[in-house]
Amino acid sequence: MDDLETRELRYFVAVAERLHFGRAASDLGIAQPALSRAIQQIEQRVGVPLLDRDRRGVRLTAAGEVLLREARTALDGVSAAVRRARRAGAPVRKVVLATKAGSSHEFLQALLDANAADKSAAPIEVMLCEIGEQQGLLLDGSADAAILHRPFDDFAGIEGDDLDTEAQVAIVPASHPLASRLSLTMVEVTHVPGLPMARWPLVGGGYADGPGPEVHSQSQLAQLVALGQTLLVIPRSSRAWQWPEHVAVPVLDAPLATTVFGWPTGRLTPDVARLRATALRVHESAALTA
Amino acid sequence: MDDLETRELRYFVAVAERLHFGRAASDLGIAQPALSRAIQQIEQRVGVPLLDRDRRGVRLTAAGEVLLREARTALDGVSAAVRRARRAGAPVRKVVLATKAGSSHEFLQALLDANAADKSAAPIEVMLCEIGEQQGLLLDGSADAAILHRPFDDFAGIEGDDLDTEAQVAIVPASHPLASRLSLTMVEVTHVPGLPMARWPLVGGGYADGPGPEVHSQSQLAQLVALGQTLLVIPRSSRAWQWPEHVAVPVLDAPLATTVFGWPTGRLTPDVARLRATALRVHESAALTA
DNA sequence: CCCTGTGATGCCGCACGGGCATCACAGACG
DNA sequence: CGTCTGTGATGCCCGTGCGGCATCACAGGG
Repeated sequence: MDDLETRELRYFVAVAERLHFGRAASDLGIAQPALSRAIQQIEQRVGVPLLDRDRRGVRLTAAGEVLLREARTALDGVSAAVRRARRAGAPVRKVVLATKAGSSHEFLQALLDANAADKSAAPIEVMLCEIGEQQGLLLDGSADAAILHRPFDDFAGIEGDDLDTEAQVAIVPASHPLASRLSLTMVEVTHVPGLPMARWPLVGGGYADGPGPEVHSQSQLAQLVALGQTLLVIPRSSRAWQWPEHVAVPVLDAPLATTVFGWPTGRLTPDVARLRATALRVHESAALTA
Repeated sequence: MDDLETRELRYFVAVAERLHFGRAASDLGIAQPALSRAIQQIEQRVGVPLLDRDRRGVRLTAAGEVLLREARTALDGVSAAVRRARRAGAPVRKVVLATKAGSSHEFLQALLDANAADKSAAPIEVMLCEIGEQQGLLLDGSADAAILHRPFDDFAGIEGDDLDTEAQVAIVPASHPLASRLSLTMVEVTHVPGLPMARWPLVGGGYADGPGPEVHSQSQLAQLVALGQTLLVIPRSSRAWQWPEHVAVPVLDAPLATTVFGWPTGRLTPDVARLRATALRVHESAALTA
């Protein structure tokens, strides 16, 4: 079927995001008339109108909404294809492992050690990520594998093995009354007057509704807790980054958190498969020790 | 990052599949020199060699192998984007539901009736598929939703709800001694002298190794069973298409088969969501009746 | 040694992507 | 009510780059 060129997809996305031909054109580095014509050609090729231009404004049609979303992911797919090929052809063999800074620290340490001991395995390059970044990095070909956490991360387009399952703790400011408790429940934690739970970016970039502060980095989060502004519930093993001003209190009825070794669906390359085996082995031996 | 154009991806895939510039060029409808140069430009843009041309043959490099696989899926993504946009802009509102011909017949009937009764729901267009086709149709934007079956279908890139779970039966030729049995076990079924289980296409288009005949359509399969050439194990509800020459025998220890209402990951459009709700409702009421 | 089959190069034309100038039209404003 | 401003569409032209044709370079095979 007559596809669109990636150039055309980029043009459409630019216009659809800005709803303004002139600004889109200048951002794209071309002149506005060229862009106007390009969009007309796209609409003709697709066969349905994508934009409503009544004077003083451009709006997306239903088809345009769909194409905007689809085009973004299609473009990501193309970028991912090129990036993966580039990486596959790179002279140095390595596996890029995306991990959340501070999470599953002991496991990561053991995994790195075990991988280093395996002389025939590819060296690991650890990529420290902020909250919610990992999925994108896997999908766009920047990373080969990741240490993820259920139910926190988005696993769409990712497959993997469940490793450890662990209880969760609430991280509360040391100055708060809750800090002296030996254990908590979800109900207690989610309805603390003056101490709303922080919200992090959803899939798609927005934030859920709610009273808590919007954060996107772990350091932000750590500081907000230390300042007595928020509290959060995280897996026990993620405590590595806690400050002196933080106190961790077990939350008895919180859903169990699972550490997952994941890779992009259908992209279990030999090197990643080897690392996966190492991860499973490390997890096994850790379970035996415990 | 400087992506490749879809035209370039198509060119590369053509060459990589045929490992022959001349034939690829003529299949693409362009002349060979143009293709040679296009590939050179692609290699330069990607930055790594993709093809080994020693005289008397073209071979893929490791990076080329990766790009071939990735480019195929990226191109599918672009086609899917356009197809979905086109469908979203179509004047008639409808949901394309991909089902395996003959499977889950009663449920499908009930679902269609329930949807027809829901005046504000989009009409359903049923798309009858052969074995293993549904995943592709969902992913490439040709279908909006599907009735799938675990553990038969490939669910990569698809999310959905489990509906019914049911036992499986062996379909054996009426003339075969096994046909007189009241029940069977997997061990008995998988090692029948002269009656190997049929094999259907795997995810990549090939077939698993084994003695059984290779089939890709249900009618083939039905006929082969009737001819006494093969036997198969399928969910009980898929019996609708059985012939007089078939006999269904319960397989006691076969894994349970699950009927799934699925849609492409992240593409739960309002109309599909509505149909999903209907499917869940139909399943509920069927469970109550049973 | 020539012929055949292969991909690479040289050269050239033309279509199309893109730039500039301008138009057409709707609000905002004095 | 006229003018100005901001918007996308059109007219027109140009240059680049895609692709065609002819040819080369090279390896096997008879």
